[in-house]
Amino acid sequence: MWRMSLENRLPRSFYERDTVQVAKDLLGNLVVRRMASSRLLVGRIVETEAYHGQKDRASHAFRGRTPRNSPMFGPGGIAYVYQIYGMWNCLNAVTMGIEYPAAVLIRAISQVPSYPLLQADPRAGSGPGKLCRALAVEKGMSGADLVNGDELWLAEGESPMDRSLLRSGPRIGVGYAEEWAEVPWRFWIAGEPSVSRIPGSRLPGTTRATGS
DNA sequence: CCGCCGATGGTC
DNA sequence: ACCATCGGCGGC
Repeated sequence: MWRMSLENRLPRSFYERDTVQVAKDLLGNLVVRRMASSRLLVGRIVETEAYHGQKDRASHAFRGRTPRNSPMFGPGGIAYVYQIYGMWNCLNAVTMGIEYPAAVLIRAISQVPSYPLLQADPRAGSGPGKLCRALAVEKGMSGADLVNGDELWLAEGESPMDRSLLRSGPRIGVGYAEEWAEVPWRFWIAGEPSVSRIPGSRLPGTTRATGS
């Protein structure tokens, strides 16, 4: 008999695969944050984006390795956390193997009963900046190991998600990336309220992504 | 409801 | 100078 355990961690082999596949497969799984007080904050992943390889113009790794993006060149299964616009952190899970720069941005989480987020607001977690605030994900966690760490990890969600609810579309906020701005590397679960709303379109050019 | 704009600071 | 963002505010 299977029961949900927040210690049922995603293994290294989960991350060391094609980033687009990992981005799809992360949907429905859990982000777990253990505070110094031992309090657990948990969110269910409902939206992701893939950033894959040195040729991806939208990726922070496009211009090569820098101090900030160096975790993207590390092994799969570590965190890459960066600050943007002076006030928000964004959480990524690094994918692929060492020296191959790639990661999945976690863009939205939904709340999990009995593990409340730091904000009571039902829209906490609706966006990459807000979910880091709601889970107290700090820049200092960049590079931390999600497979063996004790502050932040990803765990298997309860029951496999319904693949017919998987959707895909272009990534958000990467208009500078020329042809890479259009690849449908954003993935989400249809009907989840905390998924990003796209500026400028009512029912955008989204497609049903092909299942795993 | 939609779109614009300013906040705010690290990174290159 | 440029952002893998967000919320408030003003126009329709």
